[in-house]
Amino acid sequence: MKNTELDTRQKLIDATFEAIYSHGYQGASLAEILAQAGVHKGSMYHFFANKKTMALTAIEEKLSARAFERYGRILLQHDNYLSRLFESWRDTSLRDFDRGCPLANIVQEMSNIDDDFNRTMKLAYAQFHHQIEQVFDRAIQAGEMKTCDTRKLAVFSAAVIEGAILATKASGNVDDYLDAINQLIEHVRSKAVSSLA
Amino acid sequence: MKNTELDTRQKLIDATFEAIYSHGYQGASLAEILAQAGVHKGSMYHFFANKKTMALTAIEEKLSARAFERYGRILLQHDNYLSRLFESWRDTSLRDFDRGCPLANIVQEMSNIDDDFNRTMKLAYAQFHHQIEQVFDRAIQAGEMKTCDTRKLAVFSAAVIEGAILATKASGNVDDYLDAINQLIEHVRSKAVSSLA
DNA sequence: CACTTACTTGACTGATTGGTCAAATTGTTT
DNA sequence: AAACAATTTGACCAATCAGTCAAGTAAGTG
Repeated sequence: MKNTELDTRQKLIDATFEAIYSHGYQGASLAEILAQAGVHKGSMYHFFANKKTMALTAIEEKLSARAFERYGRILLQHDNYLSRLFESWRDTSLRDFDRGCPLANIVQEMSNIDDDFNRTMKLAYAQFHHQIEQVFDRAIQAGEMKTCDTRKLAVFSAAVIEGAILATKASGNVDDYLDAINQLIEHVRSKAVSSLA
Repeated sequence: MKNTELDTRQKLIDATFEAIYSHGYQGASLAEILAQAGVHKGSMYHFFANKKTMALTAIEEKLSARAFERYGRILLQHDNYLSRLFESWRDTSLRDFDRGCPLANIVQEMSNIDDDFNRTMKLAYAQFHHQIEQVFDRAIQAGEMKTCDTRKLAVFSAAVIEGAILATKASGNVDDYLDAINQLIEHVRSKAVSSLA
């Protein structure tokens, strides 16, 4: 029955991502994931070859969905790219500062440990700042900012965001995040000066 | 014999930090640490109560030593604070981009998992950007930059640095680090305008 | 030399790890 | 209803995990 198949697989994907987000890949035990998903071990090994491929699948699917929620939506609009971007950055309700950024967490933990993780996270991170770059490009097209090296600005923006989340994860003070983000926005605005306010 | 004591303890501290830096705390096995240090298990439990306290001790000692190497030395000088700071940031020879920043790694992995790690890393991260803040304060005293909110600027700087290291850890491209650092330096320089060049 | 403290050795434990597998069950097709 | 494939079940495995411990050796002190 197709329905059951998708249910079980999806439960595993969800539980796997949650477990990795909470405890890291190495700290995420199969037993915990299976209990959380309500799925038996043998059943899991029917859908996935091993823990690693299940984890990589979960990471790819979940991260691309999250990236779309945050940046893909902006690219579907037709105006106010910069202000929408800033608003998204400033929105702390979308963030879980205790657990941090899942993308950063997994890069930190796994990129230097396993080649397959390295490839996956390299791609995910590139997509992350590439989406920011695209928003900048559209903002330039729309006359919201003047021409500049949008790739470098996107790499910088991505770095500040990840670093700002880390700062708050370390300190427990959300103001550290907001302070850094506001300075980033100020920096990007200084690049935008010429046309619109 | 005191000499042996310090040797064994120091070997354990060194091996523990290296293992954690390479594989994370959860991925660092006691067996590997002991083999690397050339110390037997019972001997280790003579010096430390358990894996966790040994890890926390190693992290505290090693991180504060590293912080001094990078920023404490600048505070011992009496001029060119800003340029020394920028030089330190730009110096990629002191960095291991494969493994990333040990401070960031451990914060990411452990801050939301264990309260003792949380406390330790909170302190370590606070000391990190506090040292940058001190350099800014001294730069202001020395007339190298005009008065500003040095705490916010330090939090921002720390965020960019951690984010920049992460960017290169993800991409494998050192230019991502340098691009972000150069934009940070540019940002700090824009705050410094008024007196010296 | 005797006594005590500091340290080392290596075997051991119980729990947990990811992974395997044959048998049972369910759903689909003819 | 018979046959076939998809899925689930739960018992099982070897390896590894952090941690324990009693016995041994070495060193410092009176």
